[in-house]
Amino acid sequence: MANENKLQAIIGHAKEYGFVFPSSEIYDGLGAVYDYGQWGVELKRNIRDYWWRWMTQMNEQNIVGIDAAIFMHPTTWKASGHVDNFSDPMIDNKDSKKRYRVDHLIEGFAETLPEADGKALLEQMEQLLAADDFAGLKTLIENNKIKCGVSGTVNWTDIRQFNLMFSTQVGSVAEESNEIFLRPETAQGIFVNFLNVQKTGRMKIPFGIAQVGKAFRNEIVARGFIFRMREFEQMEMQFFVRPGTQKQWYEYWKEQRMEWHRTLGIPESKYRFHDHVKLAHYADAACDIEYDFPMGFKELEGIHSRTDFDLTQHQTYSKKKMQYFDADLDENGKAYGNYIPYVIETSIGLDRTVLMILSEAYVEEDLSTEEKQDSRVVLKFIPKLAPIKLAILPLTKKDGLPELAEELMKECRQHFKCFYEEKDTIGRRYRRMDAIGTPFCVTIDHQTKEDQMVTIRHRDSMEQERVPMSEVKNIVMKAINA
RNA sequence: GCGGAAGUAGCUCAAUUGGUAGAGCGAUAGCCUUCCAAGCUAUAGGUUGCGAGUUCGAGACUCGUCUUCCGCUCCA
Repeated sequence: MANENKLQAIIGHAKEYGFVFPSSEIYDGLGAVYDYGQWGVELKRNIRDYWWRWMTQMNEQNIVGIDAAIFMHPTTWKASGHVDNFSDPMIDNKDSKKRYRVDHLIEGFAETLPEADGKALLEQMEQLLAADDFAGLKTLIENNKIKCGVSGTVNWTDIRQFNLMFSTQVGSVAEESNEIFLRPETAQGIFVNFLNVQKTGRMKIPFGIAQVGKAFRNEIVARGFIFRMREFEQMEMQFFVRPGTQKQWYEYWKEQRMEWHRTLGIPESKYRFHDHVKLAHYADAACDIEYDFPMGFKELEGIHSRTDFDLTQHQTYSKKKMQYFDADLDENGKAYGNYIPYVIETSIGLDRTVLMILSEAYVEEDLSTEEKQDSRVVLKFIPKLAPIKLAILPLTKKDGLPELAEELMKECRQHFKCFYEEKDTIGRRYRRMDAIGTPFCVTIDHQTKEDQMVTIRHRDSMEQERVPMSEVKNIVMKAINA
């Protein structure tokens, strides 16, 4: 299937079978916002839970989790750099339709001038930027006849500001309220709690703090289904290390995170690392793990060596010492003493991971034989991630078969998500379960009443086998934990 | 943001030059001791995205608007 069609097919399937709905659809929807339906939410929770257990329980490193609030003190975002770095005034050239950051446009022009003139221009620009004087900036551009590099014209729109962060007010009376932001990343909730966790948890470096939660970004153009949403969920882990060891830990986490991806059963060829050449202001090394989505290789997860930038910033703004006392001895037999830890960040988009799992699982199979045409759509989730683990299907809805099915339901639903269905032909029920990725179906027939044996049907192979009803729970549990 | 295309039942699509909005699948309720979709019966579901205009009459024509998709741009 052509890739662009595959994305369309996945979007259609996700909506049709209760995985992902457009937000507020009855009111024509809300751009770049989606809701998870009854099966989507199970899939998403399974991914989230697996990531959480892998980080905070299964990992050999010492990692604990937190759940910080979405609302944070406004100074957080000054310290992090989000206020200054993500609210740049922009201007569009009406002829070329090209958009520029105003400061980049003027700086670029200033470089073409004699040094003294360029310097004077930049000083004017700085003053106007500091005063948020957009009209003045536009006048400055026009007076200097700064042209668009593409169209060569000076036909500019008004200057507009694009804020990455959504804001809202805290306080019941508007005049007395304070503007606060919805967090654009979860990481800062970890950094501002660094001391709390380190002290109350008696954490020794190296250690990590994990968090899963919503973040919000006012993307100018948000497209690609649940790939780029304005409200999205991140799974982040900040790993605090001794300064000077960040490089080896960076490499360690690159490998560790790829190991996690391997356990999802996705071929390694569908992934690649993309090393950042141009580094963000806070990083001394950074890379992305990219996955081959239906629309091409795109960033799924970022691994960043964030240095001590964040903790130092918070120390500066909060005037609280973000120090750690390291009693371990160095090669000279001296304690490492006080320092601000360096940080390795792993940050993966949960919604993007859902899209990856859906993309990987979605298969249209042609089952035609010479006698008749046949096909099915099946979601080949690994059992661990499947929304429903087991469907229990009495062959007919009488003769005591539903009663036997209910017995099995009673036992199994204590351990995993089950689905009961007695309507329609058995084949139709199998196919419905294929479409939502249920790995196992168990059929109870008349023979079951005699010998307590049931038919278990495997989703991917469509093969069936007779097993004792008492074994069903264990078979499914084993597959989930594999 | 710009350009292009498209919006009809849950889904896929019909509806002669403007003349009573339909089908298949799906869904629901039944029938059939029914192990891999499309057996039988019945039922529900639509102000044709929304709003104006032209017309005796608009799903169709005109304008506006909203949404989605594709490309560009932007951001990360």
